[in-house]
Amino acid sequence: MGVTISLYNTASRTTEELRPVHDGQVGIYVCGATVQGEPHIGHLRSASVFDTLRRWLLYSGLRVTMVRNVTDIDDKILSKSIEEGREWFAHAYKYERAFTAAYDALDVLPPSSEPRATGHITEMIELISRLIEAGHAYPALDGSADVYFDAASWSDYGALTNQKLEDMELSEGAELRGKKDARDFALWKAHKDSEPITASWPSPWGRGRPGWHIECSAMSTKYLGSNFDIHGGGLDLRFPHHENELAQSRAAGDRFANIWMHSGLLNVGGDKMSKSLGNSVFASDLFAAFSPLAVRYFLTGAGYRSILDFSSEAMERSAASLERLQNFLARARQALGADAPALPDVSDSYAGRSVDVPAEFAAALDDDLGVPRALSVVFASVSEGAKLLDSGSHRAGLARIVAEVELMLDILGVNPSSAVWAGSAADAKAESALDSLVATIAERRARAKAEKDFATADALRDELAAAGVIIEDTADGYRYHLGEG
RNA sequence: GGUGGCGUGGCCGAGAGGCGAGGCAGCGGCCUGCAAAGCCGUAUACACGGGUUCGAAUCCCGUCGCCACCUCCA
Repeated sequence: MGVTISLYNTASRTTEELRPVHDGQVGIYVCGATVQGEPHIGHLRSASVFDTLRRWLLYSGLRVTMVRNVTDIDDKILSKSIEEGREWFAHAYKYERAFTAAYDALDVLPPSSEPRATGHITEMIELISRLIEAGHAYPALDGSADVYFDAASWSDYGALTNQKLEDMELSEGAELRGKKDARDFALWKAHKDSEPITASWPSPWGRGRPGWHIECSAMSTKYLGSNFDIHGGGLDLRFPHHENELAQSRAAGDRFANIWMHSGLLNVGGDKMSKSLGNSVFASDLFAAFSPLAVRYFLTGAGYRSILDFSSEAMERSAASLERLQNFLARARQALGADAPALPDVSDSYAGRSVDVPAEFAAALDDDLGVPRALSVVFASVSEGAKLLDSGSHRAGLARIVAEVELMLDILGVNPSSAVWAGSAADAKAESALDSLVATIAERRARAKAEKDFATADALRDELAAAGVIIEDTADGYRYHLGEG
């Protein structure tokens, strides 16, 4: 297969060619959410980035197994569930559903499997046992049921972030408790009396629950094998989470991930967004102000490794740019009528497509997912299409361009023509009702215009605008869209 | 102290030795009854100082500034 896709590997700090472990098939593990609270824009960015990667690999003819976990047990889930007054598992499930809803809203494809940490305690215990046997982990020195990874025993510790153990700055007042060294991290956490007994599981070391890092090592290798292609996540997971995953998995004898990909972080109005600063932009706020399509366009439009600065102005700017695409597609499909091409279908890996993507578009995505460059190809096609549209000729050429543009946009997860962005059945009813109301007024306006009664025509247009309906004249009639009410 | 990244026109944002990506905004024109949409045209851009080269935003050396990570985080 002649597919060459290069990706920036955080571990080697270079762009490497993707060489699948299994021919024609790619295994990807992406760190999903710790379901302790509402999804925010950062989670959405990570999800969109890896969804675009997945769609591109599918288009390229590869089979993709995408695993994205759900961390449904951890310190925060326990403490916040108490604050919010529900059982920890009900708390976790509530937010797991909120995440699923947000991913669905953005048309992020569901993962091939979505393992929960609590469903894989057995695998984690088994992995920890292997580490103890290999001499890279030890039960706590203070006699608790904690188990720690022995960082000093693994000479490659720090390989992912290129740091040396002795150069690492230790946080103030880090207590050792049962650890040999402050840099050792927990693989298994002993049950505490203050925590519900349901949040603990039996183990050879006593009742407890898994540490944060071990679950991803256990679940990724369970579903993808001991050596898999891509491990992804947000850049903030690079250290300690991914560093620790890599150390423990390698120490346990797994080759683990070949390429580590990290999506860039988001700033909010110039400041870094973080839990501690409390400036998170939540999915619910976003969707209240902007359409999911505009949100996704904003998130994918920038290079996946760049820092993306969120602000309402930035969102509006990107929405304006999206509008250009939407306008073209809407005009073109209207002009084409029954000759409009079928929509691209990712569920079939785009196998039934009638056109291919332009070579420059492919080259851009093949080169470390160069979405901004790929988008410039989309806009070039749109320009070309708009010219054909204006000239009114070359219907076949226009249809081909529409198919191409929609294919490209679908791969990027932002095809405005896709049915997923349309509303519910109730919305569809409201829409058809609005269609006929606007049609009635448009007819009166057309009559007024025919009689050169422009005052009346303009008044009707203003009336519609006041109701939030922007009407525009076209060569063969009119079209409308909803604007600022 | 250690590690990684960044500095491009009014704004956003690619590119990585030689035709000024693209988008948004602006300006001039075409189209339109007027608009809108669209089309055509429109820019002394690459933090600073040296160097290499026929040629540097791109490579090298230095300087300045900004940001992130070093056990909460997508």
